[in-house]
Amino acid sequence: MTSSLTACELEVMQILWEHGELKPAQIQEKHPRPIKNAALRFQLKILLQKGHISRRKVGKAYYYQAVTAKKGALKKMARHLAQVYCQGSTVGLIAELIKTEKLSPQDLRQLQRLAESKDEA
Amino acid sequence: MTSSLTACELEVMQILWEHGELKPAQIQEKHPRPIKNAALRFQLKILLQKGHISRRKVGKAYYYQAVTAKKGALKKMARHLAQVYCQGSTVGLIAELIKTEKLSPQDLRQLQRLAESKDEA
DNA sequence: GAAAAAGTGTAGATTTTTCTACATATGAGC
DNA sequence: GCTCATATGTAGAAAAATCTACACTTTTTC
Repeated sequence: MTSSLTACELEVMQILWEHGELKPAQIQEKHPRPIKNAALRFQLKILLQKGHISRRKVGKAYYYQAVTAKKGALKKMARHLAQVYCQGSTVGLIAELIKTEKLSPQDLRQLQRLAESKDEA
Repeated sequence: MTSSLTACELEVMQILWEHGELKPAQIQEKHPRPIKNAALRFQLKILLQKGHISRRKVGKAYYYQAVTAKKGALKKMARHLAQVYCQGSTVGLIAELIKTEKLSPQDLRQLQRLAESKDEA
């Protein structure tokens, strides 16, 4: 199913994406807000159930790591955004962002080159 | 506060963004899933409280319309996405989308021109 | 091998979100 | 001014998400 991530779950996923394989106490330390060990472990349990992470036993502790890739999650979110705000058009979404976000000339040139090189491929 | 939108609230906002000013029964009809009148009205109540919509009385009914602009909401969501997936870099987010999304040559050229014209401005 | 340290499991409690049911109000038409 | 269809208001239930507290297990260390 790998259903979508809630805000709290995302906090945990971000840590795992950045740091790889960790045990609960380590995730707890890096957590953006103070969270009790058991509360964090509840999030891990849910993420396991949803299939977003996996764990393996090392010594007496379980180590957790992301299964759902960061890029995949981004892609999914972007699709959702396009659905809601641009009638499902991805290119519409990208265009809208280019139009409305503050971008430096360097940024714009970078994007130009990127589109160019991908067009040629 | 204008705090962020839940999935259910977003369903309602989408309808109001598309159709302008409507009364509950009309929103109910256009709702993507079957929803009871009172349940829908509860969503409207929350959206009012959060300041995302306003209402005015016409005859005996209230008509609701979006206060929070669609583009503003998109911007906010995009910022959030950039925060989570690209260390807060908007241009990083756009680049990632161009790289990973399937885009036709026409799409790519359109984006190129867009970046170009914005660069010149 | 007993005690301390570090870890796990899990049963409720709380909070937030969402829905249901029903009582009450209002405007149109006769 | 009644009546009926259409609205609204609201109390409380249900469901989902999150947290707390505490008991139990496994290493490690002395």
